[in-house]
Amino acid sequence: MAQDRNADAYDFSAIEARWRDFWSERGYFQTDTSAREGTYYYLNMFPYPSGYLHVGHGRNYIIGDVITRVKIMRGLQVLNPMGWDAFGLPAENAAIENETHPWTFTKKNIETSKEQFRNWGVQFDWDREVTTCLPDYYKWTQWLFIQLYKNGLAYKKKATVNYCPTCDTVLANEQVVGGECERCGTAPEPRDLEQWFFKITDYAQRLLDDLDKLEKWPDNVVKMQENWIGRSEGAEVVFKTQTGDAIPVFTTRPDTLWGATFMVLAPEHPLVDTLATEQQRDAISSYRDQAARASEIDRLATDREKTGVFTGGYAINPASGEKIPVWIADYVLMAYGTGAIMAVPAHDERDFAFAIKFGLPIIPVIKRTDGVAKSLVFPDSVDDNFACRLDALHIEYDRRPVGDLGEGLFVTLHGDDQIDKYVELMRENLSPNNWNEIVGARWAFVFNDGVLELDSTASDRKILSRCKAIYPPIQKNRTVMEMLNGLSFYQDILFHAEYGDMMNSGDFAGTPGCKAKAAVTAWLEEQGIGKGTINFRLHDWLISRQRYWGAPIPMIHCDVCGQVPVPEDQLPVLLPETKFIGKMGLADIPGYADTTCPTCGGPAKRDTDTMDTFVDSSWYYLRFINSQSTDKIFDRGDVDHWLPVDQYVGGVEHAILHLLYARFITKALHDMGHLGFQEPFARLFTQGMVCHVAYRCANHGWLYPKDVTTDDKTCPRCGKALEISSFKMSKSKRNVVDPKEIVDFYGADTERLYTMFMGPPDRDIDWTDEGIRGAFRFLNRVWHLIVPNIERLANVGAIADPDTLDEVGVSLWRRVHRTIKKVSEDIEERFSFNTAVAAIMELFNELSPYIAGDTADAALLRQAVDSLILILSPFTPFVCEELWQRTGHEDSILDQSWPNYEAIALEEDTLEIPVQVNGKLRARITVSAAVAASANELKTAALANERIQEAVEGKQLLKAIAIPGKMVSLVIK
RNA sequence: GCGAGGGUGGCGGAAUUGGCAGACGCGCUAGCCUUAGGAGCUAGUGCCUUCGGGCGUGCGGGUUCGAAUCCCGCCCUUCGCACCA
Repeated sequence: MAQDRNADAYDFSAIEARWRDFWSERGYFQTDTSAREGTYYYLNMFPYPSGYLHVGHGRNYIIGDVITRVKIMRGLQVLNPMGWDAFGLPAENAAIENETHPWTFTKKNIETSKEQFRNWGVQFDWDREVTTCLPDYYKWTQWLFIQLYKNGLAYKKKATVNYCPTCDTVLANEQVVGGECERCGTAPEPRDLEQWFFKITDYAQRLLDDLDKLEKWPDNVVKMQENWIGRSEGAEVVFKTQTGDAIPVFTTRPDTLWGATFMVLAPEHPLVDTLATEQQRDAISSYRDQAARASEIDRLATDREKTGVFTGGYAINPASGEKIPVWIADYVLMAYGTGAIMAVPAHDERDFAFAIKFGLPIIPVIKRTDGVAKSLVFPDSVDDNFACRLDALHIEYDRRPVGDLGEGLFVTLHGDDQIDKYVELMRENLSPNNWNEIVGARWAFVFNDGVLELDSTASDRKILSRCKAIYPPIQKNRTVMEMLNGLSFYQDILFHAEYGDMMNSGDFAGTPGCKAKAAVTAWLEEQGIGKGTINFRLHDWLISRQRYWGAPIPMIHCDVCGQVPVPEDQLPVLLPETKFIGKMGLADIPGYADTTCPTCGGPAKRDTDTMDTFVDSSWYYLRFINSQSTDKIFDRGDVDHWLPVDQYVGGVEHAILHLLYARFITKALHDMGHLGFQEPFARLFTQGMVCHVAYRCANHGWLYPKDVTTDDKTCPRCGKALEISSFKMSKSKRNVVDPKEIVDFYGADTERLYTMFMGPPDRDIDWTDEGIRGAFRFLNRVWHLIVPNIERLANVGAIADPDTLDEVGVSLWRRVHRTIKKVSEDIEERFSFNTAVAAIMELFNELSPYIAGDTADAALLRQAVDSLILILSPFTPFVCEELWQRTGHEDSILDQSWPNYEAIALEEDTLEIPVQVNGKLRARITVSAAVAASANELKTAALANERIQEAVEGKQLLKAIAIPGKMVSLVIK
């Protein structure tokens, strides 16, 4: 270090070593949770101890440390705890690889991460540390399970679940992301297994409703949860098969019931076997096999062509009484609704596509709301004067060729009146042996002997056969709609999903769109064939896992007594010790399952599943309040005071899983009487990811940036040009920045400052090596500004008197107060750390020449320097403590109050007011505050300005607008 | 396809309520200092310019004295959901 040669150098490593343990030794971050006044609970999402944290992780914790330090200076009793989400597969897999115990691996990682926090200067109340894989924690995870079980919120059932063959365990719905296991990317396969579930669906409505209360959550997270819960309002309608079985369906459009011309069941629907006719059996079973094999990915591809098979069976449409065919198709999901749908092809895009493909009838039952209809007049179907007659009626049409048949008229009609006139005209003009159709707002087929409406499957058949007789090339078409769909002119008008007036629906015809849904629902209930229902996309939470490294499910299975929870005084059910030589679950460990029944004392078996790690993290924020408590999970009085968490911060990747589960568990505990609140996190902030440049060679894969040495970025091994892109830091892409390198090279303060200054914290951002040098230089400048001037600061009061200051002094004095205000608001209210740092830099930029000048006021100097150190200290605590001490203070900065600003200093006595002429900036005038406050005086001042007079001279002043304190705008001609 | 963000200099970004676009930083240019530093200091830096000024916040319209900001229509981009009946 330069220390020996230059005593004034910014020797960050010596400074950081001096203060590294100071704060924890003095206990500034230890919290008394029995406190009831002025408390503040700040929480970062606790990490999985993966081995080391990179600078991207640092963003999360540095934000927390900055806020915590400000709140401590505000005099609040602050709780900022940390723990480890320590169960889970990576530790187990690492243990297998090294033939060690997962805890050995986890423990080492925890120690490493703690050291990283220490080096960053990021402080926590370590006395409250929780580690989810330790018995004193998972005892309470098991206790929570038993409470849920006793309240009917945990149950076991056989279900088709997503099983990941790579991870050798089942996955929750939420853990299947885009049809892949969120951890390893393997496509899960469906398996029928007995599994434990938490009944989160009981809380679906409340989880949705209470989102409204979360005003201080980011909108996108609220939206994501809303979509995930997926509430839809509709009706359940019971269809009967010909054999008498009931098939309930869920629909959001009961008003379209009359248009249900077929049904579709999910391939795995239990009634398929009953419905299937002998000749369809082979086709059905091969389709079912194919559907079961198809990966989720294939099945979810939206633009995939519809597939399906007729069961051979029929059901009765309870509204129209028509016999309708029942099909199976994989676009109907067993997991949603009832696993069966009524298909209304005229008003649902998917059903329409399916009906067209398989030739099923399509009957419109809801009127278009725009009144638009189309009609294609075929060549020679009318005489040459027809177009003139259309003109006379002001009907819109285009003349275009129809295939190679000659020119046709492509007519577009608007409104019933015009349609009526057109139909009349067509009846009078249609040449013999022709027909003409009107589609859209009307479904009419004009023949030489009359008009047929497409209003039922019977009329569909009748119209089609007449058309075929007239025009044989359409022989292959199975329905009228299929025929019309062959003409591209009609394709955009054949189906619509709007709410419109009902038609072709018996007595309900004419019911207006706005009342249709309610009217039909009421009728269904009257008839006893259906009822209004609400359906949720959210499923119950599958929590069973078949691996070792998780909290054992504390249940016992007794042949005599059935399922029995482990008595609470026997918790925890400990994980058995074992050797890790391959993938295993508790079921594979000899002797683990053998136990006695707590009820009858007979031989019994323990449940061998462990819990999803999201159970561990669904309640940890409660445990921090009384983490040492051995006789209860937490103290209700303390928890009710400290929660909801005042500020929760973490990655947006947890927007659904963790945050939804935590909300559910909080509500469940509330309902059981353990908590006095229903939402765990009052205010949420999701920070963006830190990305870094990643280099990829087509031949040699990902390269470390340090190995890319050539200016033109070529592969060091083959010289090929590299692909350069930016990704979230990850080991596999070799673009991780190790905080140790930064701390060793520039110091932790520099890393902290740069991390906060990079950009808005909620956005993804690139880490750049140039950017960090700027932060380092700033700290150097601060150091070199203050240290040589320490003597000038000694023995001076720190309150400047503005009356004794010169012009530059007053300006600096104002700047100090303005900066304090901005930095406070930016940190505490706006979460805008980058602009807070920028404001501090601006203060520095004004302070710097003031110190250099020889007219500086000593008290102002002292006040400015003190303020600068104090407001900078949350960002760069090490160097600020050092400077604070060197400038003659004895206490720690954390003993100081966060500085207040004086309102009087924010009132400028002169203002610079911009003057616009015709919207263009033409001058800036300097006026007193009094003038600026008066619109009239401001106008006068503006017009008196030389440059403005030049601009206005000889012109007519039409308008003069003065906004006091802001600007003047003149309009001239 | 649906939903939510975002698009501003060479780069990251600022503009908090419709009121001076580009704060702050990086990079770059020129110079100074010398205990030759991972430093420090000074000046400049949106584009064009005939040096008057003109243009400029993805594109095209609109409202307004005044628009990065509000409205309408597009384009691009990131993220989430996605055959959800």
